[in-house]
Amino acid sequence: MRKSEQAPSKTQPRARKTAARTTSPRAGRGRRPSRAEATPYHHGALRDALLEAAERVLERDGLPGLTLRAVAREAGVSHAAPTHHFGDLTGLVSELAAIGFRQFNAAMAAACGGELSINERAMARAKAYVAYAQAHPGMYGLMFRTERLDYSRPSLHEAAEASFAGLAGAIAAKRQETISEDGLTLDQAAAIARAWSLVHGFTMLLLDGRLKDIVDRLPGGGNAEMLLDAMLKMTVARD
Amino acid sequence: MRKSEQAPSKTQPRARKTAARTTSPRAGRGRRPSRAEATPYHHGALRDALLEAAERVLERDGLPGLTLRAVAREAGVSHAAPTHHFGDLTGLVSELAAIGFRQFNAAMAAACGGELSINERAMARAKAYVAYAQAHPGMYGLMFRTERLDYSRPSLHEAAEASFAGLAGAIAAKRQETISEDGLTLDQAAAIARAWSLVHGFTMLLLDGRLKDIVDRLPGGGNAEMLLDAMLKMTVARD
DNA sequence: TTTTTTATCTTTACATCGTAAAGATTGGCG
DNA sequence: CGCCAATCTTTACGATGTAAAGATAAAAAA
Repeated sequence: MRKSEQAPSKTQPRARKTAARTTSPRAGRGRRPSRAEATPYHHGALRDALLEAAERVLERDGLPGLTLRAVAREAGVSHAAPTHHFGDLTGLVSELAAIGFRQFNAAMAAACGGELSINERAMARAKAYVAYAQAHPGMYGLMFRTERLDYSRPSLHEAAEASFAGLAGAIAAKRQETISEDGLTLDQAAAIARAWSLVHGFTMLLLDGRLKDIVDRLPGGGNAEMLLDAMLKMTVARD
Repeated sequence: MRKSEQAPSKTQPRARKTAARTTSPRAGRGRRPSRAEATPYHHGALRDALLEAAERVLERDGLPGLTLRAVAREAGVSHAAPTHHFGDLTGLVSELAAIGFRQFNAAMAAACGGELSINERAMARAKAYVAYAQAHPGMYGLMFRTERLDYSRPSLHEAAEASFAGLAGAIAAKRQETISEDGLTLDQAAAIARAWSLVHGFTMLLLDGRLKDIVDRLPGGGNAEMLLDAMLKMTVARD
């Protein structure tokens, strides 16, 4: 093992590896280390552990820090272990993005759950959208700014589809219409595209820090929430 | 030189390197190859050539293909040549993004140049925004979805600032207001954020193919331009 | 229970990338 | 002419993704 491949500063050094194995792989065979602290060769639930590790790495180190090897280090396994469960980086990233979409959908569903008027519901949904992205910028970036997503994976496809369906349904409810299966009105389509573009664009610009100039010049030292609220009121309250 | 470092399939193989230099760097010293086809050791305008090569690579291979070494290959120089001119990848990418912002600003300025009404001007500007991104998806992605941009570089800072100023000015003109130096109305800020979010969000979703479902379900097989037009008319024409 | 198979994880290896450092070349200035 | 500084190349190193082969343990089969 190269020195450079060791974990940078793990608090819990791995007590694996049948005691100082040299180039001969059979040294010390059969000596099972006392079962208590030993990390078993077979993890048991490595797939989920890798996904959780990946989310930690992502939110800690950002998108460029989310590498296969970093995730493996975080999970305490060899750098090639993720390959078996996800194939390649695209696979891992896509599965993590699917989890993100499910969290995201749940957050929005929870936000517009109470007894709210139609307009309040739309506002709440939009605010939940931005709030999720602010709370999980890494995840949102993974979901919406990564070229390395494979939407042919069923889990990701379904989760992203559900997200879109939720949006379209919310718009339809607000317009007090029903969405036909086989087509959209130009007006419906434009309304959906407008709502999504507005909220997604605001979120992206906000996460990229590009609204900072605007927020800083707000009267009375406003914040992004104020800006979002004003922007939404401009739009939501009247169609 | 490692074999793996050679250009994959250049149509114009480099006739450099004083004829079959071996490990001894002084072989054939002084023999200057006939001045016609020889690539001079000193390029003369390598900085600009690298930027042009980078734009070609970006639009051909996308953001993940835009590497220092790929740019150097495209320009026909050694892989470390860009370092001297740009420091690192961030430097190259930031300078290229600055060029992108200038192109982008020029495209929008040209689009709203004729004698147009105020609303027509806003529409034209928005459409030029999206059209630039569609014509140069790589460049737009570089400008708006790269973490690796250094806005402390004067060229990039100025170009991006000009872009924002153009947007804010257009909004102010449309609202028939003037923008004060030291602050914005909440309403002004919201109008600027709204316009930018709407167009930027639409562009991002469009480039990511996320509007495909909507466009495909448009009546009469519409396209993205129709959708954009309808969306803008919903918004621009009445405030 | 014992043996075999299979899934899981590790090790090794390699091409690529960014970047640093040292060497080579050339234009310019004294 | 000789030196210097700018420019470009070569070499080198650590990191990454991924393939391939080996090791281990769980599961299945006998």
